[in-house]
Amino acid sequence: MAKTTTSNHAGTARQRGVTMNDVAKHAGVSRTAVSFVLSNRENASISEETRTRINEAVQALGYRPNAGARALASQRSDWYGIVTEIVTAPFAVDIIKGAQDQAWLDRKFLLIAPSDQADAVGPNQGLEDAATEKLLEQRVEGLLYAATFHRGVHVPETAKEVPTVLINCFDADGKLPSIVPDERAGGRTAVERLLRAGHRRIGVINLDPVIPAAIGRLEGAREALADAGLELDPELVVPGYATADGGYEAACRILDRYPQEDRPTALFCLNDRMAMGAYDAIKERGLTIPGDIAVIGFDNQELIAAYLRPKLTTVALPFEEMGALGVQTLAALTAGQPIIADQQLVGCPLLERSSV
Amino acid sequence: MAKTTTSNHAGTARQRGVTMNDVAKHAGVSRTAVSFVLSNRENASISEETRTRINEAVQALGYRPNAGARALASQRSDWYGIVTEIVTAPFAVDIIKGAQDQAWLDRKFLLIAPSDQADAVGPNQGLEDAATEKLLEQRVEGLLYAATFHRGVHVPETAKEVPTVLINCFDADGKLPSIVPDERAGGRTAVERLLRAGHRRIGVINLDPVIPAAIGRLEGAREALADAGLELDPELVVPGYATADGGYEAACRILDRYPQEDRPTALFCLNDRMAMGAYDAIKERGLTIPGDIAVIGFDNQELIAAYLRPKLTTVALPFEEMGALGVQTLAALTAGQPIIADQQLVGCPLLERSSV
DNA sequence: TGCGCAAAGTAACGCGCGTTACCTAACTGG
DNA sequence: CCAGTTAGGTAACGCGCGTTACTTTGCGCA
Repeated sequence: MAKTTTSNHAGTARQRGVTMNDVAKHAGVSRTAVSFVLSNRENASISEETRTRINEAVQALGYRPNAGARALASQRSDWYGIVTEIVTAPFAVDIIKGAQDQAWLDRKFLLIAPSDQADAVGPNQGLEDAATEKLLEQRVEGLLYAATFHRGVHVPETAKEVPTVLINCFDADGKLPSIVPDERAGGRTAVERLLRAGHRRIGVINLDPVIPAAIGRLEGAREALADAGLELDPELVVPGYATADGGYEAACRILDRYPQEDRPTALFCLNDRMAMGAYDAIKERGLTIPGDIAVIGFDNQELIAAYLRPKLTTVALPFEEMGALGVQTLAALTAGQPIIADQQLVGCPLLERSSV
Repeated sequence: MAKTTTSNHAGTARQRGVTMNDVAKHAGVSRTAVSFVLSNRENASISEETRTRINEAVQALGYRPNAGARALASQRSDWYGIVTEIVTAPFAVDIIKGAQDQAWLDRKFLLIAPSDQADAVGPNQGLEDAATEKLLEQRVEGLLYAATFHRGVHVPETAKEVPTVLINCFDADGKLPSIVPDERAGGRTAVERLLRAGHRRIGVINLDPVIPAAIGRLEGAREALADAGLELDPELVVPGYATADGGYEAACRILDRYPQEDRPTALFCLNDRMAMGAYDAIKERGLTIPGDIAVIGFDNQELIAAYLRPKLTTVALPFEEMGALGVQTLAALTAGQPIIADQQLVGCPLLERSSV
């Protein structure tokens, strides 16, 4: 009897790599045959019998394909790369989750590379470039760039050698496709919710007014008010640092400025952290939420929104959807399909909880 | 003149893959020579002149090594795999950050694969197994398993084909090395901090008493009290759901149970979310933090601890360090070094803010 | 002059696999 | 009985690179 196992090392089997050749010998066929059945080739003529014999050999030997070798031969790595500062500033991890889930569905692997807190402009992109370079060395079929907050970015030149999609950010100079939240519609949603609850005098706690999030959300708020025949009173829009303390101070200012009858009955906080501070300001004054003052946030940061008391009604940033859509767009691009749109907007759904 | 660029496609250069051969021809040397200078081989005899000529060719052609081919030839992938549910439940992303940073330093690449919310026991490990399998197909040199909260887990059998380290969890059956937080020392730290501030009557808001976190932290608290000649009054230990609401209710119970003079002057909340609820209970009763009641948390969930008002003093879970240490341990294992310890404890540092 | 030896470099094999030719035997139809 | 077809396979090349063994050239020195 011929030895059926062909482990090249004398000792323990499977010490190092069972190859397709081993499987072939074990099954008494050629390596080509094995390759055919493993890749489920359509017009390959392999009898049902040998097919099962091969499969049994695979089982028996515990064969596991070598993805690297396969990629080399087939010229398809089945990898996408995503470079992101999210690892270092985990505000928007859900982008990665969405992207990874979608990639898994498409039988792609997502290679995650860290980009250091990229100040979008400065020449401090060294690490980001290195990450991109590393990803390209792995022969990724496409690249994703994801930011923790909606803004313009510059992507390294080298990235353009391969299809590229931006998530939660947009290309400040070139013409790369991007996926961003529909801030304007989100702002409208928030204010419409307050209007629906009967509020007419609405205070707004604003972010840094130059960032896309602030611009869009405020614009949406204005539209919603206009639809109701109202105007946004500039006096009621107070800026604050994007923190709980910032929200607290801004809320104090707005609450203390008016006599009770003129006081806004609702606060639209442009992010949840500020809403957290606003809660304190409100409670401190003996007012109740939402009885005396309704509060609506933005971002849906679970850790905050779901744990504030009362739980915060807020408009969610669709991170997961953006991640998934990014991968889908990338798939379309790598397949040679034309770009769907230069910039795809993703809706920001309202999350009803108990603060309105 | 011979054409110097050897792009195999007529049109645009660098369309698909500049190979080492192209570089070699461009520089007028053999591919072997190129390989030698690129890998900085020690005892290779390449004249300084040809060396620079080769480097120039690399630049000129924009050559980028093919990591896959290199891995195939050298039998070293330079990859570690990490399978984790953190992507889906991003509580402990910092583990990934720590691991990735360390991997980057070691010139390794971290392949992140999602594991679905693994109920540690149940047979619902389908996806986790699939993830492991995928990683092994990529020929990772080692595996990491990371959990969102400290607990026992079962890792798939196949994982044992390659060095494996557990992070923030431990092997429930086998003997895999693991990295976990030193909960006991952390609990001690927290209570010692309260004692140092003069508190003698300390309430504890407990987690589910069977999980490692609760057991360890409580044990540490007991030790700290014992050192001060005190005992942990079982009446002062109230359990709660691990949420803000749970913390609120538990705090209410503990605060309302005693007349003012018997009331605890400090609360040790076993996690920050519960501390968040406790804040509300305290403020609601017109008490101040830390004036009337000091609060100390555990976990250091940035979004909560850093944004509560007053900011929460808490004991940090050393996620980043655990991630880094995991990679270091893995490096040691793959290098054939013996395991340092079956289970490595990582200290939980105190983060002083303003609630004590 | 001739020998030895270091310097400088190259040919060629193999890593594990996809893929394209090609080959053989059995079966069909006329 | 023979050409043509099809089922069932196989040999062999190439993917891009690491690596070993081997070759060639120059040069010091007896």
